[in-house]
Amino acid sequence: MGRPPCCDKLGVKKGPWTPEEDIMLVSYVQQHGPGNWRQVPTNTGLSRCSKSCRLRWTNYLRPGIRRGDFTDDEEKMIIQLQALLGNKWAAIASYLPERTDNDIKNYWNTHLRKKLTKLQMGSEEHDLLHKKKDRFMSSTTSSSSSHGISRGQWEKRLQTDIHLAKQALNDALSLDHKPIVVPQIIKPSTQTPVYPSSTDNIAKLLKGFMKNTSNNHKTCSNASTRESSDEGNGLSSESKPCSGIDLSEALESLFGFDRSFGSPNDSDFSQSNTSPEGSMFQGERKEELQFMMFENWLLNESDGGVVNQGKEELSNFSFDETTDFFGN
DNA sequence: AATCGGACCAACCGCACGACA
DNA sequence: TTGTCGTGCGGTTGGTCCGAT
Repeated sequence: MGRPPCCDKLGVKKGPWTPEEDIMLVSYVQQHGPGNWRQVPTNTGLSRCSKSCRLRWTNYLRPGIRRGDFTDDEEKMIIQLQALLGNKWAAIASYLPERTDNDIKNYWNTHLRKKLTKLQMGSEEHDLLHKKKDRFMSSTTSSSSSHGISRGQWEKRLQTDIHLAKQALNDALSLDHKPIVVPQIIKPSTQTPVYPSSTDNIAKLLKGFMKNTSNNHKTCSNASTRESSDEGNGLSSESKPCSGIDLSEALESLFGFDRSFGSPNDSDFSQSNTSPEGSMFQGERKEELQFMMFENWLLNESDGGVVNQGKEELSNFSFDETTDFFGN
């Protein structure tokens, strides 16, 4: 047996992705859709392992990904779900369609685990206090009851725990009536794919690319990573062409603005904005208009995207239906 | 200003599994 | 039935950032 490596180890680039590589990958996925990752390195010319390409796409470039700080609601959900499901990050991520499993996993490992440990320490101290008190009480009354719990009691406690967990999850899911995708109903990974990159991701990608190409004779390292996670919505007024490369050229080469969005053959894009505005770009406001159009296109996509579809379906979903899921 | 150590996170690694020939 | 391929998943690593000293 022994599977061959997904690609030759020799000549495969590792480490952080450059904006150029991101753009190559995004434009390829836009044309062909995600999948058949083995062909991606050869077809794109990327010196990357197919697996690396897939990971980069799913964890970073994929549309609909939200990056940055987790909200309190998300945090609560993760905690509850982790308590219920364990380290099933993919399962947990399916409840938070805007987050990747990797993100959730990292957030858990870096923030929540510590937080919970602290809390647990606090409650353990509290318990310890109670136990000391109980021990004192039992020593003064009976001697048999302090040795653990009987099987019946354990089962009863387990049932209570399950009930509490269910209740907790229910609470978490109904936080602010925020609709949540339930995996039994919605499988984000199997949604009809749409391949415009997310507003944030591509904008930042381009931004990073512009910045880097402007200093491309200095260094071009991790521009797309940290920067992107710390900034808000990417398409800011900062996104102006840098010296050395014309933004419109980049957009045109990436998305074919002057032709229209997507080729006629590309059904994934046929639903996108194919307005004739593309040909209206003229003169000094061309770039600005392109950006606006680009932004609208992306926003429109995300409006009808996976997340909202999930929300809509979930709004028709009663949490009581999950009783089987929990084995009741 | 330099150094150090912890925090953070993108990316990698290896295993598992389903689909398919 | 078996082997291969494509992909998903969870754990881990390594690079970068940033605050403390």
